[in-house]
Amino acid sequence: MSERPSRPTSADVAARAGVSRTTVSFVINGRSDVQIPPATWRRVEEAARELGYHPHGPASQLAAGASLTIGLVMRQSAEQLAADMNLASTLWGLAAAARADGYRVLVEPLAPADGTYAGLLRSRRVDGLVVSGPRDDDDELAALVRDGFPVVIQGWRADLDAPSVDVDNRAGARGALEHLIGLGHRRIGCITNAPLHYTAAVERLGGYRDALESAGIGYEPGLVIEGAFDAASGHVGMAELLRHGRPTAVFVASDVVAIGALRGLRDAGLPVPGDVAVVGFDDIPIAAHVDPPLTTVHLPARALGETAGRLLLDRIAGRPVPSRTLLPTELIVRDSSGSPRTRGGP
Amino acid sequence: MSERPSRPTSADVAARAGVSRTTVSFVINGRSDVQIPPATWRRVEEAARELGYHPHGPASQLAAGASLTIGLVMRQSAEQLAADMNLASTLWGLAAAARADGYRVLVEPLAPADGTYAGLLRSRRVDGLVVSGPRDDDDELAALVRDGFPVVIQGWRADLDAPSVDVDNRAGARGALEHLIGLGHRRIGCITNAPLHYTAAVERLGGYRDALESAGIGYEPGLVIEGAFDAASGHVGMAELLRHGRPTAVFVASDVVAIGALRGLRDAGLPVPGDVAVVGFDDIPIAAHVDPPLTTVHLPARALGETAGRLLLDRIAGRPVPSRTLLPTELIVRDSSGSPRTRGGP
DNA sequence: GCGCGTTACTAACGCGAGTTAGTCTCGACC
DNA sequence: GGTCGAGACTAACTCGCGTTAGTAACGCGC
Repeated sequence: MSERPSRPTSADVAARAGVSRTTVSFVINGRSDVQIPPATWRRVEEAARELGYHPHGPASQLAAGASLTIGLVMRQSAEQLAADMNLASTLWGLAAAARADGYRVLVEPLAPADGTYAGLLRSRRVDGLVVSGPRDDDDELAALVRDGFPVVIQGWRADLDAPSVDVDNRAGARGALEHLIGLGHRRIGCITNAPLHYTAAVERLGGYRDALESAGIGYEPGLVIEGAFDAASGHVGMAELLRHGRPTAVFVASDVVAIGALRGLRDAGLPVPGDVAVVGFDDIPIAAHVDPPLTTVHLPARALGETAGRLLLDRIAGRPVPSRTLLPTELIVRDSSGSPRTRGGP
Repeated sequence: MSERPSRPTSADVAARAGVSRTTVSFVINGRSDVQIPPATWRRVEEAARELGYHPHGPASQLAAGASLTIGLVMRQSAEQLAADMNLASTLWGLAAAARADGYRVLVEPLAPADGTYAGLLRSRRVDGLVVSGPRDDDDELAALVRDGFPVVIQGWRADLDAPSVDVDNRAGARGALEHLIGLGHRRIGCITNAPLHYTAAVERLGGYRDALESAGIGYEPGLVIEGAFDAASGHVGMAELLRHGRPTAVFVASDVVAIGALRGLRDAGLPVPGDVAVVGFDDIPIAAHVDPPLTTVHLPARALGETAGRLLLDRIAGRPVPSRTLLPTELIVRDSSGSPRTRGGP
């Protein structure tokens, strides 16, 4: 009773229904291109149900030559991932896209240092890979792309000829700054979301610079501090920023880092948005509930996952795929950026 | 060039090394029980490397009868998952445990309404399953357990004979309350982390009641409000709690909900911890950085995943497994609970 | 009665590896 | 010189399913 009965195979179903294995296979896979009388069809279905038949996955995969599985490789460190509050949504979106096509998702969280993932693809355990947060020096990834494996990059690697998805970091950041500039701020600091060898950090900083330039405001390197994913980095980052001269507003390119930055401002006794306005990035679920509610750039996490999934499935199926897909962001104005009236003009 | 060359098979390796497929298989799988002279061994390894040979996953799985994959079924809704800030760590821990044994992790996020996951196991696409946040009415799960499939439950289902892992919610909550009581509080409210058909919510509430009882404080149903995973529920929950009579302290059984609760207290103009002390649960990464830094019960998210993984692998391997594993929590005292001196005695 | 389509199937091969039950060689020992 | 036994392999079967090529049965027209 504790031991499972041996699995029924398609041969058992065939025997029970009084047909051949081939016919069973046709029915199970719902092939409409073969003619099978409804009576036979039903007999097979019934036999399968009675026996509790489920096709053996690995056997199908071997015969059909497809694993019906896609992989998600997360190249971030454990700490970085723990701080990423949008992961769940992205994963959900990816899985939803996969399931719609009968695919499953295999996740491979892999710190930069540990291990390899190319084997997943080379051993055909997955039919394609979404690589999130690739590092520039990831040769393994370059090799996979070169060998023509279906890979979608979430983030960016300019040197690789693989389709990539990302939010429009640059435009998002630019929008955040235009908002601050519109409120009359001219001396605006920036704490990045991550060290500057991460492309997303560079792009968001790029949006910051674009906006300053368009507004005719000079770029001051002293107003830019590198954050590093977590709130602690925002905390110390803000302290450092304040030491270098006080801005009237700060764009923090990550909500989590921004929460640390807000703490830094409290430490310094500077009211937000009274003395310093703050705008974040990501729109994590709690952004609306911190003190003060955070003005931020909404990142469509779930759509990001869905899009990555769809692109990868298209690529696997051999359909044409755009080389770069950028998802739009949206500025969500809450209290932390104040209003034109609470701040004076320039 | 864009087309991948056809994969080398073990037969190709055998031909190149001048041996049979069987020998190749022995070498690749590192079987120490067969005698193969070092010279031959090296020839095979070299041939495999030169050809870029990787065993075909599905074929191995078919022949060996094991998929070397475990599944993680997340039974929470999309919103609930988005609010769960510990997911990434748990997943990381699970994947780490799996990888140590040569297993991979397949994730299946499944809204309560949508779809079925038993097929994963029945079709042998996975060798075992970790089911997170199972609902009481999940018959599919009950059937799998009854049929003897390797399943580990993360959370609790008292009626099922399957090993389960969880943090010691009850003890954790009790510790939080003892801390508050020790500070002199006697009128202590509670906002649960989730609706009370979730066992974790019931357990944490149980710890709250235990502590009150031990301290000889009467239980007042009016001081208990149901939260629902997200900060918004904490926000409205706190407002409701304050309407029913003001406690001097509140135990909020989830940090995310607590952040909403803190907002509710701000709305009411009540300083924390001056007028009302707050203790959370989970110790999410930003708990230390909100205003005020949150006293909370640390939940070892990564260890939770690791433990679930190890238990499942033990179960798959047929090793004995304890039926219930509880991980200890730890109270992290920060500012939101104040000190005995800031509050007067009873 | 034969030829010729359809219709409704089935026999048999192949996917790529793991594994069992041998086979063959070579040396030692009697 | 024959026998035994290890050592070093290999032939061939197996896993469960997808699929191609082929066939048996039936109807129909002449």
